[in-house]
Amino acid sequence: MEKKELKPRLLRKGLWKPEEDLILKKYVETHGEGNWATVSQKSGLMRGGKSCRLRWKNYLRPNIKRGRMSDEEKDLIIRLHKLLGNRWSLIAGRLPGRTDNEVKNFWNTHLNKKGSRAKPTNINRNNKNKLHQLPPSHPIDGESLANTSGGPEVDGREEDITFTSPRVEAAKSFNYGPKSPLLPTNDASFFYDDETFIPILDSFVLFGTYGSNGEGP
DNA sequence: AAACACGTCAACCGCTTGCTG
DNA sequence: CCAGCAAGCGGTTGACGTGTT
Repeated sequence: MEKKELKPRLLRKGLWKPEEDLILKKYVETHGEGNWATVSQKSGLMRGGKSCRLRWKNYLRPNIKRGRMSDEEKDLIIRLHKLLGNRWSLIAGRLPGRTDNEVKNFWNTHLNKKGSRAKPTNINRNNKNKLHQLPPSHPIDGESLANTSGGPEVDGREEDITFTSPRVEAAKSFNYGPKSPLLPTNDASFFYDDETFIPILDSFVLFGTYGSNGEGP
């Protein structure tokens, strides 16, 4: 598949330059998302389609929220990870403005080290100890769970976020948007019983993933 | 001030999934 | 039904920044 992109053309790798960002952004604005494989030809970018897609999705897309995770986001990630495991895209889909890559990185750097690892994966990196050896037992440290009530509302950052991703739209149409029990609400009583939710969420997630509005098979 | 260790995060890679002809 | 392709996903890598000695 994408092996085609590896054909011995002079595809650039590594960090994106601002001018490359600009080109990609303009390209997507005029042509829309999709057809990533042809982006390099059409835009003149010496980047693979995969690279372009990732760059757009993670950084150039509108409504991307950068910066530190709020306590609520952190808490939500912990909880969702407990329920969903390493399904970063699903988790990110419930954090408006956050990308799966960001959530994944955040988990691996900030949360993972605290002693949480729902599914111990092959973390035998022999060089640096980036992934920390963790007791597989309890994925969540009690401290984070304790402050579930949400506290003050994410300093108003949520308000200008618009849901534009197809997945989020699908989720919304499935009544799965900000009113979802998995997302904090305005009343500071955001709380649910994880265990109770697991079976529900499982089918929920499946449904949401495949879509209930014609998105699925 | 320099060298080293560690943490963070952007980007790549390989695999899987879904769509189309 | 099957093959080929595009897109998506999660794991991993490596560059860079920052802290420590």
